[in-house]
Amino acid sequence: MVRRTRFDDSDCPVARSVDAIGDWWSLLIVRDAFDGSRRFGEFQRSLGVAKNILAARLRALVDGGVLDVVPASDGSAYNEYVLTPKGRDLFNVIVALRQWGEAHFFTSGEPHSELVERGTGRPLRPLEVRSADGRPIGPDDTVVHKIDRSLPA
Amino acid sequence: MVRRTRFDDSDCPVARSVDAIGDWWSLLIVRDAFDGSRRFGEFQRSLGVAKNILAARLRALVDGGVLDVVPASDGSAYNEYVLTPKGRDLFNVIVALRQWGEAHFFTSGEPHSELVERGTGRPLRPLEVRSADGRPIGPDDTVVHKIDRSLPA
DNA sequence: CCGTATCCATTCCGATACTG
DNA sequence: CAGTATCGGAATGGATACGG
Repeated sequence: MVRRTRFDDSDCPVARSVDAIGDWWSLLIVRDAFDGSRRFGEFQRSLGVAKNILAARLRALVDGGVLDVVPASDGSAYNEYVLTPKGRDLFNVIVALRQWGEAHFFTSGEPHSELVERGTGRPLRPLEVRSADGRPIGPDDTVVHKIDRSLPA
Repeated sequence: MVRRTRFDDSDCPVARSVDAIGDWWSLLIVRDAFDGSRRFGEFQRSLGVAKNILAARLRALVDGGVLDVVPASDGSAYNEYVLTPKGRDLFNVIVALRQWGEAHFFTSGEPHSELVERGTGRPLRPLEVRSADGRPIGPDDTVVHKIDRSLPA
């Protein structure tokens, strides 16, 4: 499982996140986990991925602390894969991707799976980036502060 | 540029987004674009990626409507790559990944590049998923409404 | 400085067969 | 149903050389 280029020592959190998730399959596995999938077969049917690939990705996600393996709740001899707190923290990422997809990859009125509030059935509000004091801000209102690696002193 | 498995016809917006972005390199290119990079060489130095790979990714992002190619602003014969409105809409995705990375991949006090508000220099507020009427909600408060593809009628 | 073309090693994916 | 083992093909990514 060696990957061509590692970002896990980058000083950019985006790069480390990207590195940790590993590949797109993994993110769709996480999506399914949020959606309630727990069993090997559930993921496999949902994704249509080869079993060896799925097994490898699940292992990687477990190693990465995104999923936990627990004994099956139905008494069978198998495992279930559940999100860790760290994995659950990917909620914002999934929602952001979902909203971007909804906005740009579906023609108006084209049906698609939708994430709604459980109680009311109503769709979610679009995510908003906000300043420390709560004002909505956009890309142009922000700057990346790079750290200085020249002399760690 | 054929990819093994396509998700661009999935009814899940997350899958389509994932498919559209293509790979992790692309997302880091977008990150750099938000950070002000516009020139081929800037991206290359920042990412340390091979030039052929970078060229292919840039082309894919342009084809996908995430970046636009414009003549260089300095009068040179080359191109600059700027985010389209669709590309700028990835801001939430980048911020979500950034915050996830900050929370889980840096030891307390470990320096890292940081996204701050331009005016105040203060860090951003963590993203919050909210219901239609504005209450903060979490993964357990949501359900995915799958669409029924059985009989398109 | 930009970008393309080529070459090659790696590996990733998909299918299949197999075990409990 | 859950997961492992293996195999072959495909294609990516990295290095480098080249041309505008």
